[in-house]
Amino acid sequence: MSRNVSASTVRRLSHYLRILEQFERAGSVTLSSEDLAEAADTTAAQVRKDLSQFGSFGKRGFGYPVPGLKRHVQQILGLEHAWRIVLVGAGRIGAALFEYANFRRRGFSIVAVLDADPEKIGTQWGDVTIEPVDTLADVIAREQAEMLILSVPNEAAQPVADQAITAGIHGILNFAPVQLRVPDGVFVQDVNMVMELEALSFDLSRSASKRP
Amino acid sequence: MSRNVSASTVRRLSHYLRILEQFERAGSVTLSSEDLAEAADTTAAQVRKDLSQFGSFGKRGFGYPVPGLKRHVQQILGLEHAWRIVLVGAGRIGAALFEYANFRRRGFSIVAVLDADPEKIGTQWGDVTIEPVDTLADVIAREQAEMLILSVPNEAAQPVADQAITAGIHGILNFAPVQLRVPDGVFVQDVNMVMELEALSFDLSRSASKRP
DNA sequence: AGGTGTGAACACTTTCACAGCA
DNA sequence: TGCTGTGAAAGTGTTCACACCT
Repeated sequence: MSRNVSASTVRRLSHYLRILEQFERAGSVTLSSEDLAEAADTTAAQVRKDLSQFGSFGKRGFGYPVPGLKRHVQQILGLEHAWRIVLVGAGRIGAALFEYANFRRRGFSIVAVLDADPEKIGTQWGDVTIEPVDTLADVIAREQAEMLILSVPNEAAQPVADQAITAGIHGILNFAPVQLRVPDGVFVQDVNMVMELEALSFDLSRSASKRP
Repeated sequence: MSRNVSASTVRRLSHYLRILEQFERAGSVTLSSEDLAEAADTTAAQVRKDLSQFGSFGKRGFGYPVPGLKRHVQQILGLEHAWRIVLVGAGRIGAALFEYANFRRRGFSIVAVLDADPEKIGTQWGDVTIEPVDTLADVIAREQAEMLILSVPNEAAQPVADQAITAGIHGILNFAPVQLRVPDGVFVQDVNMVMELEALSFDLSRSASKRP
């Protein structure tokens, strides 16, 4: 049970969890590292290495119990309780994220929405009302929020992040294509769709030049 | 000028490009690997290693010319021409992506939008009209599209991808949380926001248990 | 002098191969 | 017998340190 877990391992655990749920729905009671590997597009050795960092969940000769392993992975990822999230930026992307059913379904609840545009303040979105961004600290305290989703214009990203961190937020999902500066103990995940398209552009350009 | 370029290098190149544009706007003529590294939150050695894989763009003692390096990075990433993209799935996420100004601004044009819902067919979005998903092959041919953005329900992701690949698509930006199976020469970038939140959940859980 | 380009050292990740347990 | 758990080997990516050029 090691100290440092790599980002790739965490990504794969998340992937394993989705696959375990599929196997569970399909009625499987047990599965092997080989089964998991095939579904996750990796190798059996990789699956076993990943899991063995956190404990010994399988039985030699048998494989892993589906419901038991699922619970363990959830516990490893910290998914035993629902996370309370504040969303800042009620633009097009913010709206799509708010409606995104997979979040709530998987234990991520958006409990408040804030925006800088006075026109939007007071608008009702489902069961939340859009509040002014300058009440961020109060809202975080009131809702006991632990994470922040940032879908604001680039210039606003760092100042809003700073306020949220001061108010006690430790995790940020950042959609602004800027490099946020945060203190130790605060975690940022960037979602940068232009970067993804540029990676595709790179791959396509190279493969096109290799094959006439 | 090497054969295999790592995914991390490509991500960083994309990041460097954004920083070069900032320096250009600020009027800088030249910058050092140190400058780039600081802005990109990496090391000067990393920057030089990344760039040197593709050529020798700097002058010893001077640094790199901002406009020249920018052009080189664009060329490396295959960004000299605008990419033509078909978007399938006109739901909430599809709408947000269609409106996302950074795509067009950076040379990624969404030239057609398709959906399975008969209610949506014929709806005008900006300068495109939503077309039925079963005309995908025709639309790809007509528009000479090279990439696909997939924002469809999970069950539809693989079948739509298959049709697009048959019609000549080689790059897919996939928002469905499923593992797409694609042949060699086809590239997929996954955007999985639940996975990002689960990574934050993992980090927060561990850091919380380490500090009372 | 000053900063690039790069081989060599180091660190980290993945794969291999097999001992050991159900 | 069958499949896990894991050291050891191989492979990749990052950092160091310095020769070299402007």
